[in-house]
Amino acid sequence: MGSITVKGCDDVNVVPDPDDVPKRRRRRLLSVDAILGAALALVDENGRLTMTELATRLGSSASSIYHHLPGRDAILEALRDRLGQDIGPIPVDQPWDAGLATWLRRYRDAFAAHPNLIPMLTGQTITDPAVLASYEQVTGMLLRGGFAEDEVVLWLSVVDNFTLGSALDLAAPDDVWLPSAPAGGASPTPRMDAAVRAAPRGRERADAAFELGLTALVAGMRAHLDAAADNG
Amino acid sequence: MGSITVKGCDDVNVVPDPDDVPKRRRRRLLSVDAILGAALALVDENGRLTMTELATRLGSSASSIYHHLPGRDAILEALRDRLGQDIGPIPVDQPWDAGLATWLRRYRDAFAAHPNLIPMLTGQTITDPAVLASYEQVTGMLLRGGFAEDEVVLWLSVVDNFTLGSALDLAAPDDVWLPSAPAGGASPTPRMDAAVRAAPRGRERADAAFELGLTALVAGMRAHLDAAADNG
DNA sequence: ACAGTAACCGAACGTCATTCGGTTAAGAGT
DNA sequence: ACTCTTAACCGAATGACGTTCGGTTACTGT
Repeated sequence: MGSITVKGCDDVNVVPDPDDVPKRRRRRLLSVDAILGAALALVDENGRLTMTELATRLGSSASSIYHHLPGRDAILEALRDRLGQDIGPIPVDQPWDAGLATWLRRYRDAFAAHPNLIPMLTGQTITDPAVLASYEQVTGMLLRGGFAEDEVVLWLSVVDNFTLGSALDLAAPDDVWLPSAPAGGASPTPRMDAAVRAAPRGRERADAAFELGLTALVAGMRAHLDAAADNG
Repeated sequence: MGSITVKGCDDVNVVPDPDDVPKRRRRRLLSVDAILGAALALVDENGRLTMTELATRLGSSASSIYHHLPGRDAILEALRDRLGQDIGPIPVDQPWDAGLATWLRRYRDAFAAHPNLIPMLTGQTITDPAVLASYEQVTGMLLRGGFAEDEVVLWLSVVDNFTLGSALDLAAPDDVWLPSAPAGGASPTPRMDAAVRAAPRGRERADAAFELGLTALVAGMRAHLDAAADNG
């Protein structure tokens, strides 16, 4: 480690050291934890995060926040890492397919708890040690399952992309998947309209799709493994 | 159709009607097409889009743009739809699995041509008629392939999410998947470090992961189909 | 008691999208 | 050919935003 640096701020993820808190000088209203909590609440409620609103909710001035965190980006980074911590450790005593499925479900559940946050984090990668540790665990799990070492990262990318895409699905409006009202004339998409009407909607649709895709993906990985075993 | 309205602007996607263009009054520098072209070029180069820079590139004033498009969001919407049009029609004379794979590859290729644009479009849905038409085609393809009507939308969501996630992977920095320099002591993620070193990097990694995931997903869908056929 | 300084604030700054009032000139009607 | 309408354009202003700066408060260690 040590190769990944959080720009401009190295102590965003403070361990809650009990000796540390009372040491500080004049802790009246603000703290990193209070700021992050308020920021997350604000994102959950409004779907956006402005420093002014954040300060108002905290009962302080916007400029005061900068004495605890170096800026808005740092807040989002910290929230991203905090989200990653919610995933928790993965179960090590399962076969790779069951373990992977459990991990991905927890992964998505963590995102699903804060849908509005997801679009704000795209393009950023998780650097939190706890999250990296779970990546390490999954890597070991896949290796034990028989996946080739030079393919493990690719499979990690695959499930990562699928899960992130599925998480984004939670935040997106349902537009395309909502049944379109036939406006007098015949709809140009009759088969899709019928299919949409037959399927669940909203959160239910997103959840069902994730489960279906997860099962299919794992099944496909198993098939890939079997094919490699036959050839090698 | 008709249920989907582009907020505040109904004529972003003008059909290039030859009678329409010379009708207009005083077309000196700006046109919707010129604006969108410049905007896309700006996003490709800088990874961001500001009205001021856009105006500078067009040799006009920022306020002039508002006489052709109602705002920045409309520009992004139009770019999103334009991206969708690049996917093109899907091949109808193939079995569902091959056709689906072709469609998804084109889908991702369209995104891959403009990686910087992708994070700007998350959370928005494509409303372009040409894109909706291709959804209709894929729906028919899956139905012909034997998928249940009430599951087709779920599978569409699955492949959509996977492809969007894979596209986002193109824009994201490689941080996590880059080999971390062992900083003196032992790395906390030795197996992952080794796996990362054995795998391709950057664009190559993203491409390989997409292909691997696409194959696995289609294989999983095939397995799902077979299982349903055995049970029913 | 006093010095040092963490925590805080109000006021400013620069950047951004957007709006408004006014100007120019192409083209329609006569 | 003349005028009248109005699309196309512009500069300036507005408001929201993130961030910076200089100064003030009050806790803490001595």
